[in-house]
Amino acid sequence: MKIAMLEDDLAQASLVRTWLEEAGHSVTHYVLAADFLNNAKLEPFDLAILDWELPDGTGIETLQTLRKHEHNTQPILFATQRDSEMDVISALQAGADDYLVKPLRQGELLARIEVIRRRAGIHSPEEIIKLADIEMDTRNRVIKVAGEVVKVTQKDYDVALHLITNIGKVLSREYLLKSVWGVGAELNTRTVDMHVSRVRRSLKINPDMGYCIKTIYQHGYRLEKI
Amino acid sequence: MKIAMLEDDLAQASLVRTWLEEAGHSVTHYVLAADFLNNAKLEPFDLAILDWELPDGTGIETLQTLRKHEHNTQPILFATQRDSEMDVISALQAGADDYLVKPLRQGELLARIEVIRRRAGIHSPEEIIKLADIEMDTRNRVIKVAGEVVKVTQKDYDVALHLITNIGKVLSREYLLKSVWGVGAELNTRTVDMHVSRVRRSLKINPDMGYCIKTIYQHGYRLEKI
DNA sequence: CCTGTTGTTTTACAGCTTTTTACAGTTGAG
DNA sequence: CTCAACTGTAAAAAGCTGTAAAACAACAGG
Repeated sequence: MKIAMLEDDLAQASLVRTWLEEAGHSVTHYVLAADFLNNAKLEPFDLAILDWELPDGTGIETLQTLRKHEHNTQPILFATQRDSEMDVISALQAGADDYLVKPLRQGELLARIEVIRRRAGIHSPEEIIKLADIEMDTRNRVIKVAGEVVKVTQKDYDVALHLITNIGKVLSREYLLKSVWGVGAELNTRTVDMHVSRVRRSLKINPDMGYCIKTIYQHGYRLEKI
Repeated sequence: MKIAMLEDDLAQASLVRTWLEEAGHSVTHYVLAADFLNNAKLEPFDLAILDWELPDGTGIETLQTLRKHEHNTQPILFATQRDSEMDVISALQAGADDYLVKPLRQGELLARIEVIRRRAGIHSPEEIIKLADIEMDTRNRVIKVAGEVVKVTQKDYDVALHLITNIGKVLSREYLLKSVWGVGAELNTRTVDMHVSRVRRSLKINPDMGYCIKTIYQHGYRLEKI
């Protein structure tokens, strides 16, 4: 799972990173809330672990900012020293999915992350991803819709894959450019829109089949269940 | 929410039942795991709270039996005295969604139940906000007036939502700019007025329907009952 | 070299959404 | 009452998106 960690204690961060990476997760570590919020657009994560106290704000503020915009609903886990009931309640009410009091226990942390993954329906990379009547064979880079092989070009395939493996998450044009095209994001182009448009058409993604690719004005796209 | 509670300490059970019912949940209490498992089929629940030690088995065994059937994926919350890391891990791995150590704290319990509800997608009754003949479906971001869906843009929707969830409170232009538009509040613009104006018109908010958006000279707006 | 093929990007433009402008009308301190 | 500051809203302008079609690029065979 791609995990974003916002933590200003470097020793702590490095320890937790080791735990997570041993468990097969990939970790991006931020010290500043501002960095985290900015990068969230470029580098979507499956789960964020937030500390309470940060050099430039609190975890709760960060969470609220994140949730405020464009239905950002990724799972959030709080990990902090603060253990008063009021703190726990505020964090959970603000939208956190779990709350752990430091010192963290390795096994419990991993188990709770596993619970979040289970509930969020994030699957470990599979050979064949299915969504309604769409099947993506990731080994052969072939897509079938309703059993029929659909001819898609490489770029179209990559765009579709990113969307389909990030159901419910907003993917900014910037992010898509960077991860499909690979380079510095030149935002003055309509290329991404073009490919999303073709993916919609060739995979027949429309409200009738239970999913749709929503456009998030001024940001990007999100594949979501209706 | 319909909650099943499996707990052999009667005093504890009665206390927790009070808390939950105060919060608007309905509670069915079982002392025996066997009773719980039998009745689970007859009386579906949205969430089960399990104790570890039971007269006729353990909570984990109960959970495993329940989950054995593929379709039983209801959320489970463990509440027990046992606080060793191994116990937490076993319960979570067996399929529990959260694990609380007794003594329970009322607010935290309720907040964690709320989190489970949020994630399980069990609609809380407040998902749809009604005001006179206006209905705001916050899940789908759709507004109906007198039963008819009204087309509103994102920003208009956000402005309307802030007003409607703050009936009787003055919302300054600064506040609206910050919470709808997100950041640096540039007050030298008529944007907010513009959107409020459109909200008034498209939601047909006028004295005839019992509410109005009052302008607070030099400050902002307030949605109020007449 | 040409020349069609195929995949990709840019252009173009119609249709939305959002912001700014313009100006008539309103408010309230003095 | 007067006037400067403020507000409502229509209308213009600016900005963003969907998609068809044209342009471009890479490449295999003549």
